[in-house]
Amino acid sequence: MAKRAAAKSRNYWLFKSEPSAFSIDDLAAEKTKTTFWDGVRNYQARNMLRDEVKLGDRVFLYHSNADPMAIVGLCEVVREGYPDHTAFDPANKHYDEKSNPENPTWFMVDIKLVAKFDEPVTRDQLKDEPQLADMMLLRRGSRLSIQPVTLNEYQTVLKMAGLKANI
DNA sequence: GCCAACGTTGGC
DNA sequence: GCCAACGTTGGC
Repeated sequence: MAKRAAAKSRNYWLFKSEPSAFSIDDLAAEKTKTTFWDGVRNYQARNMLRDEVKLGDRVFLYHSNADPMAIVGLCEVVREGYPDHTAFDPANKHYDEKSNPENPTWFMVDIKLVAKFDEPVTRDQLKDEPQLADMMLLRRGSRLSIQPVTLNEYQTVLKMAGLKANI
């Protein structure tokens, strides 16, 4: 009688961006509240975008090199990994001659804004929260721009943002 | 502005 | 394959 079909497990991530390059307000201004997450040029991050970030996964948006540095909102993955075409365009800032459409090096996903936090959850707040002691974002020297987030970290941050933990 | 921590590059 | 030099990230 037990249901054997395991519920598809959703995964949780954190994407970093410098708001001067792309901010949550830029995303909110998009008509569809959707953007492709281009420009990731790190192999470890690439592997996650290509292989692990799945439709329906939740994504925190984090503003680095910002005032304040903070998690500023929540997004949902609406398209899974596909080639990052900005790598093919010599005029693009993220152009990479090693990548081409026949054999792409770099990948991206599409994310859609679910909620911009009324109040950003600042880095200082994150550091003060014992539940987040092991969070990758807070480890010194952690420069990965795509990071996995645990379920507990996800729920803790949502709570800090004043949102229900099951959104 | 400083600098630690990384990742990448290239000489050997 | 090693490793020094260099460039970048990103918090402080």
